[in-house]
Amino acid sequence: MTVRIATWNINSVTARLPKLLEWLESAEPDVLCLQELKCSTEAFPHEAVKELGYDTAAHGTGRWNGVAILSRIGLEDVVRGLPEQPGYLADDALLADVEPRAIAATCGPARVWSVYVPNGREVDHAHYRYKLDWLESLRRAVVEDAAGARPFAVLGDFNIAPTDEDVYDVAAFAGLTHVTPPERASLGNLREAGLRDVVPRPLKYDHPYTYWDYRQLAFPKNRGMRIDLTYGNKAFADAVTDSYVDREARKGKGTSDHAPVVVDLDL
DNA sequence: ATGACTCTCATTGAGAGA
Repeated sequence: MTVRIATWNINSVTARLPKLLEWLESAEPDVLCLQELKCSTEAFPHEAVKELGYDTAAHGTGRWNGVAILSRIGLEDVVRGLPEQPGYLADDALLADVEPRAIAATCGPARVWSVYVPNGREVDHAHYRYKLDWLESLRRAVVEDAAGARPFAVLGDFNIAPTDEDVYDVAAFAGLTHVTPPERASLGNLREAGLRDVVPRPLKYDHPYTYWDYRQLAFPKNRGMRIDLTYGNKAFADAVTDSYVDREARKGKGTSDHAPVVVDLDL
């Protein structure tokens, strides 16, 4: 069967609901992984997407983070959070917060994770150590499925540009997160576990960027980054027939600062 | 040297994003 799986950091599903519904109707993905819902599980617009034929598994707590999987080809064995997922201990907090950044489900022939990897903020910030620890817990969570025969993929906002080619100007990122060797080594560990980077094609220009800052006309100047990734196992990657970044969804007012990434497969 | 833009929860600002 042909299956279309997509991932999109939507930067508030509440603010973006009209754009989301419009995009579901035009792109017609079978499965959509969402990140940065910025709403609680209860507040997710389940009914609105159900009218378009999608079941939803959401995992959110409110203002920050939040992930979901929408599917019109089945939604089984939902898991919220990574096993052994580390929490983030903020300066003014007494307890570490295990944030809603990962959700898994089986959708028809494939099992997928929708992930929103911590930003890291700055290299000397506690959030950066948290990011690396979080990525190690992700590796442990997926190592079995990565080596398995069932089509499997981790999709989402990894907040890492895999190579220097994946940022508009590597000099502009000197000393910053998203491009450091330890972050890239975490992606290397996922590849070593058997996952492959399914690189999409750009619909315009030379690089398949997926994120452009809202400021300073970054999108029209194409000052972007490829940080929304699809890491699939052999069965998944071998079944890919096409993949592209839908930059059309980044155009105009009221859009997310990320574009959806679409993956077509013959499973 | 700094801010830029957008979102949420708040209350005319803070915090986070990357």
